[in-house]
Amino acid sequence: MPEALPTRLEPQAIEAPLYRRARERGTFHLPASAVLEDGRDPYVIVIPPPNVTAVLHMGHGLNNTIQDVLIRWKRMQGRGALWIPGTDHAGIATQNVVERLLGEEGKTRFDLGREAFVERVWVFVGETGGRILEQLESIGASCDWERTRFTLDEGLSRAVREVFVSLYEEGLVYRGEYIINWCPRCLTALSNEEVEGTDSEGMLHRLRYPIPASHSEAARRASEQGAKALGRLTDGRWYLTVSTTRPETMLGDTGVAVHPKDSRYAEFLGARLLLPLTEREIPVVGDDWVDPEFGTGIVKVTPAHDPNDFEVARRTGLEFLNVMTADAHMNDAVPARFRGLDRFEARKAVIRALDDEGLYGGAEAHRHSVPECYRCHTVVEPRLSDQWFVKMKPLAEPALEASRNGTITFYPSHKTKVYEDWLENIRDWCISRQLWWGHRIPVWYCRSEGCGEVMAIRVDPTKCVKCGSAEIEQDPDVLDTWFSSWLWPFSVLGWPEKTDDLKAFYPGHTLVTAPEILFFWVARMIMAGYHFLGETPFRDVFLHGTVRDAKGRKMSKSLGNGIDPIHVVDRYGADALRYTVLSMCGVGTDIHLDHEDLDVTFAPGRNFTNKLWNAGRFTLMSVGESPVLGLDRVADHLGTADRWMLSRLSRTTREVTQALERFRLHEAVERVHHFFWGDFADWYLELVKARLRGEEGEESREAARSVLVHVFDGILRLLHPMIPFVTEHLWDRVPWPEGIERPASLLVAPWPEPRPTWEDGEAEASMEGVQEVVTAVRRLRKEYGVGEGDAVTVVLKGMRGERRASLDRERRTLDQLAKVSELVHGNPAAHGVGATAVLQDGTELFLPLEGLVDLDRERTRLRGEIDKLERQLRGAEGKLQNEAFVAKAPDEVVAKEREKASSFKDQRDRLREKLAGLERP
RNA sequence: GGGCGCGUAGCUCAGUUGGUUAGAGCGCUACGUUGACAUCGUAGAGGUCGGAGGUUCGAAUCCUCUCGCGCCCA
Repeated sequence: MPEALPTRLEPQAIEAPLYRRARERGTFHLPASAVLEDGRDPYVIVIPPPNVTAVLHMGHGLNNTIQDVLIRWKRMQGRGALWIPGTDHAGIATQNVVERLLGEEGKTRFDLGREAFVERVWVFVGETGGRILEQLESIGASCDWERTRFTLDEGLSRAVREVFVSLYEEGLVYRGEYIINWCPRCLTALSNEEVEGTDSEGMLHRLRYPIPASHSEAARRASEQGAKALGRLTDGRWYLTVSTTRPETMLGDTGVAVHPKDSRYAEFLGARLLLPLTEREIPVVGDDWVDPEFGTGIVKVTPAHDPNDFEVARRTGLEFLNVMTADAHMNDAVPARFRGLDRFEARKAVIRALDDEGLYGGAEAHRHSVPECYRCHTVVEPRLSDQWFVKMKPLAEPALEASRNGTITFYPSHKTKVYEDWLENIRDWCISRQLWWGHRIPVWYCRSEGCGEVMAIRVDPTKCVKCGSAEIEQDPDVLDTWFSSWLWPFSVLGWPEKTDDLKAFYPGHTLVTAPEILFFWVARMIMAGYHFLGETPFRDVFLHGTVRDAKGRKMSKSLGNGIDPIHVVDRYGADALRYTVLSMCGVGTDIHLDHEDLDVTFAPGRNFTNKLWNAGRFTLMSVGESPVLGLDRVADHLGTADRWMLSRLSRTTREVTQALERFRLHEAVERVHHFFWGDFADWYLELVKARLRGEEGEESREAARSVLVHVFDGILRLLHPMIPFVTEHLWDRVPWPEGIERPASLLVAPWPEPRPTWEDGEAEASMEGVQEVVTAVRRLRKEYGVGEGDAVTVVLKGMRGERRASLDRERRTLDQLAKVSELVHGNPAAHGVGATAVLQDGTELFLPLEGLVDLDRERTRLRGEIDKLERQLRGAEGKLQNEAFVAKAPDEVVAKEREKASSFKDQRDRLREKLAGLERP
């Protein structure tokens, strides 16, 4: 052994150098030629590009660990595994950050002007952007760093522009004046997806609009018919009641609507009301949208400040009156006393003013959803505004079909419905943002008198294409960041150029992301993939859970309940971090991590990696440096334990591979864990110790060395995708059997295949028999406090046949693992006082323990055992006495139940007998 | 209001198409420092699978209702 391994794993010492080595060797890089010329079968993942201003958090830790597991696994399977990293420019978020920095200098972006501001953002991004990608290296992400992309790169910007212009040419991008979601703080439009509804306790206010004298009689009749919306003011006038959660918008009302077939209000259709607080008259209109059953059946209509009212107004011809400024203050269209008031101030003022005139009908508590900006959580204001949109329906169709016909599979599968529902009810996408940081909309307007040409164009124009005027002006707005992200799976490959990369690596295979961005990103990528390349960008979509704290709260900066992955890596290593999150990564479940006790939180990973380390140390030390024989050369000398180990390895390999194929990562982890720790470390290593010391002959020693090396190699390969560092460090030191070519590194070592010829039911049964006896002996030894070093005799009564023979062959094993110095088949009665256990097959296992056994205690213990067996026996017999069960259940199930019943009965009878013996005076 | 998911050991979760003596990790108890590992070993305690009905020979698993949590969409 060149260097002694320390008894404790020191991840800090091994991880960074191994990562650097892999990068230097170019293991993570894959050129297009590997596919196009060498014929490698590609496997491609594009990273969900983190925000350029972001730092690594546990959500990224989880997301990228999963991707890395898949990539490393496929790489070992021989696929052309490519994982493309990059970042996105995050328009609003990044602009917000830089504006905040400017604010600290007492400046606004308007002080700098557009160009200087954007330059300032670039400087900021140059300093901090991409830091998160460097952080990803510390958790072992095996991305192809030569392909790192940024959504504002030249090539990707060209893709954005191409897409905008071609959709415009197809009529799928259009501009128009509609109600959009407006963030009064960010001062930009938002898409529907960028608005979060937050449930809150609000008030539903009742406002009274006086009815003109001409309709008093109609009001009276309606009131007598039970129309509760109508009432009389103290001065005798009739009024009608409308309800709203936003009273300030009444200043922008241009009408009142009822259902046209609502007989209560039929006579009011066409009437004109004087809108309180203003000098304006507004009409009563009829529209189907109004639900006569809801509330009073009369609604106020504010076309410029509510999406439904907007539609009503379009149908009924009501006017549009905008009463707010961009930052949500009341504008000049409202009476002077409200002008300049913030919307929430205006709300109070309007209520007060109405109340003064007796026109406020009170309010009631009302739970409703208040829309908030997903970036800054300011209440979003619906606003009538000129914006650019994408017509989504035609794009959605192939994306919907891809899910329905199974081209795309979602994990967990129930997300399929969420995806399809969204596409079925798709709404147009508002893509313009009133920001400076992002892809500028490639549209120029001709300002020349009487021309008005609108040019969406691939190359910057210098004059109007229609009239030739140089008085042209580019649209000031930029595009939604997602308008570049949705192209990510092919823009990173050079599209719209027809590149080799595109030919080699599109379409990709798996997308791993959080369910929160299913609509934002995943669905739109699929649409773009179909529309621009005619193919889905990936086949499998794995939506993992959210990382939460111990109380189930989302981790967030503001709550201070986050865990810094870098800190975790520093303390416990990337492997421990990865193992821990993977072991909790059930499909469709969130991950709970306690930020207040990292030692406990990451104990599973830390313990496991250290265990592997030590098992590796032992294996390496025991095997030593002399040449190891290939398995085929020791085939004749394999013992039961060897054959059992190889059998278990084969089965485990199959199970792990199947689990990975189904994205059941926690299951894959659990399987290897169980095999490595429960079978290999707990049993096999103990079993081979004596053999490795040569105590059972040279041939046995060589067989053990071969099996040890082979199985440990298998374990390292199975674990490598999950815990890449410790496995590689150990693998580098594993001696290699002569005549067998050693792979260049564990990273590219072939993924293990199940070996059916190794699967050996006989060896497994035999080992289980040994394990049962060992455990039973250990239990009795503990029970009666036999000293750890003290040998015992074991008397077995009633064991025969193959079981007896195979156990007899393993006498040495019993001695090694349970200090059994003598194994006797015979009658316990001849061995004096002792303790008894019964094996599953009814064999009585007796430990003569003269002087140690307390007979009272033994009797109590036996009674307990008997009770337990009685219960089990009753259960089994109950089934068997049920004729329907015997008649209808499959034969094998019945047979099994019979076996169980007889086993329980045997065991019970033995113990009863024993107890009776002890109770005799 | 519509849709989805979850409720299994003290905690976090497994449990595939209904048939297991219902599992794992952490925590807990007892014992243990004989050269892989105390970030460990050995043994153990701990669950009538949220509740009520139903289907079935058989239900943690399927159906209905119900209670409690969470998420998404309006």
